[in-house]
Amino acid sequence: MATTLDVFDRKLLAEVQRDAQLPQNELGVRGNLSTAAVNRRLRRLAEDGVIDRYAAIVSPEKVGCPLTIVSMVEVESEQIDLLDSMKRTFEQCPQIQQCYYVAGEWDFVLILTVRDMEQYTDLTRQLFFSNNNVKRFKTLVSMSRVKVGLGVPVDIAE
Amino acid sequence: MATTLDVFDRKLLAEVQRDAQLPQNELGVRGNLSTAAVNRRLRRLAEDGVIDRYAAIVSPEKVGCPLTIVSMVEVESEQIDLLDSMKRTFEQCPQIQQCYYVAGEWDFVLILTVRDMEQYTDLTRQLFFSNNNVKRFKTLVSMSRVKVGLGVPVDIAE
DNA sequence: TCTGAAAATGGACCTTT
DNA sequence: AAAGGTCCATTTTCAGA
Repeated sequence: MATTLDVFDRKLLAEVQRDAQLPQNELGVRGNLSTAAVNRRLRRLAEDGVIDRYAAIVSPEKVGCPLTIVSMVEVESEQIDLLDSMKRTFEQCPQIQQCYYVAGEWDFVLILTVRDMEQYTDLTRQLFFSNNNVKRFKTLVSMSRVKVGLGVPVDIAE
Repeated sequence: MATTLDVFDRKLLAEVQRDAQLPQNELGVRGNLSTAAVNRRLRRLAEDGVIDRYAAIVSPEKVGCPLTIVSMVEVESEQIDLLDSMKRTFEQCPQIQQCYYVAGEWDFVLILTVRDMEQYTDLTRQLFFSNNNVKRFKTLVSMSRVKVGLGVPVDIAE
């Protein structure tokens, strides 16, 4: 599962999570490796799935999605096929950035990015009100995106 | 605020959010642009802050952080300096991937990625129990990361 | 839009542990 | 064998005509 990562790998991962555009020679300087070694390691990390993918992170405000919303959903039944169908619906909705199936007071936590409240209202109709398996949901409107990322801690210090 | 984006920009953003490693000539083919045009547009999108940054997305499981947790926090006082201090604490905690300051039943929503429950317990001590301004918090443990990303919808269809 | 220079990537090959 | 380093070919980026 957790591949063995040495200090060099961890350093690389830390850098490249922050800025994937750093050229391999610069990564080499920072991590005390030759460019070729950096190249090999990055390739291996990608092959092993440690690096899942590279992505451009776009500013929601700049593309007309200034509103971030957290929704929590409780379902009526946890029957597998009903859950799967909900998961698929959530996955496919472009406004849903993230969906977690959770244990506790709620069943799903969703992070959405939308144009405005009207669009969110529309989405609640499509996703929640028109779905018989949604028992109730709660909406938390984000006033400030204090920290947003997918960075995973890689503990440079062994 | 929302820069004007034409169909070409939107197409580029859609592609590059999914895979930032596509070479510009390939992006050109997909978006019906010359390589040079792709190059200029990507540069402009980055300069304008539409593309915030490029990042490698690392698999939490593969680096020993298999547990995703959603925490919700209610504060005692919303005094500005107390809030700011909390925000800074949350920002600096490497296990906190995301922090939203929200309106509604709770004040903060946090997404954490941790090694195990023990580490989470430790963090609750540091972040919540030892902070006088935390009135209460709730923990939702993720059983499945159904959808995880920071992708913003860019509506190819104008 | 095309052309070409500069930069970055990634393979070949040899060396070290 | 496994991983590092140097060197070189190929690919990609990116600016000027």
